Amino acid sequence: MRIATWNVNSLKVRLERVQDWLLYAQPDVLCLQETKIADKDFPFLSFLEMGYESVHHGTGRYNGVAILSRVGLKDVQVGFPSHIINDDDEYKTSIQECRIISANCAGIEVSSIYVPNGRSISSQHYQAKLAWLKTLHDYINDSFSAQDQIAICGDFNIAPQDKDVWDPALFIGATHVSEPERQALQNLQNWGLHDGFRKCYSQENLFSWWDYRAGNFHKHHGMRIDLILLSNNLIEKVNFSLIDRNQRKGKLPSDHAPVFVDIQL
DNA sequence: ATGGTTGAGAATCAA
Repeated sequence: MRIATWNVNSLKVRLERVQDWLLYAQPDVLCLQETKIADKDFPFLSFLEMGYESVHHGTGRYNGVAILSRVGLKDVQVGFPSHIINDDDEYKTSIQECRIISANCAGIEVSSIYVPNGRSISSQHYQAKLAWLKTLHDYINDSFSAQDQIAICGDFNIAPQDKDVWDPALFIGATHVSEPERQALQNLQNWGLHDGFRKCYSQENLFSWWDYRAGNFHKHHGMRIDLILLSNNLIEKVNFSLIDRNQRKGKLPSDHAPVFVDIQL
């Protein structure tokens, strides 16, 4: 079972690239983020033609998440369940943005998530990011048990460790590396969800995102913020993982590369 | 140089 995740930064611009990659990488499940299109414009039929069922949660312009699967797709949950969200939550609006969709694919509980960026530590957007991450934890804790097979895939907008950042000194006091964000990730790990990529690699400077600006990709200035978190019963069966950085190259790339894990079921 | 680039969508906003 190959499970992949890719922030495509507009599916309209990236559709042909995504289709090419499906043929090339042959994932069984592909989670997409930042589709930036509305449900009515999502190319369900194009993916179905290629053997992939799909579900999408988006309103256009911002955000937008999807799951594609060629091994089945059922029990779809669009957004967070309403009972997880507090009516008086200060950040309710952010929590209800199109940033999560979940489904059961061949017995695995798959979520495609796009964690808020946070912009800067001093901003309300950062507080909304922390609130969103808390809601994610609540959702997982409420919906799943440690015995379930779970894959939480997506753009976390968090670099788990300093070795996941090209120059940690530059990011002191910045989002993506702050202690509260990393603690939120640690809380998921404590719950029983583990970084699939790190099962296979311990090296530093292996990135999944590079800013479009200043030739950062060519200078190897990136971060690893696209993660696949797996339950214990899946992480022990991981036998391969890869960030396909070739997809950051060439004409019209996303600023993120796809990441996948292979699980020997 | 409060810089650099991309996408959505029509002037900025978000990343």
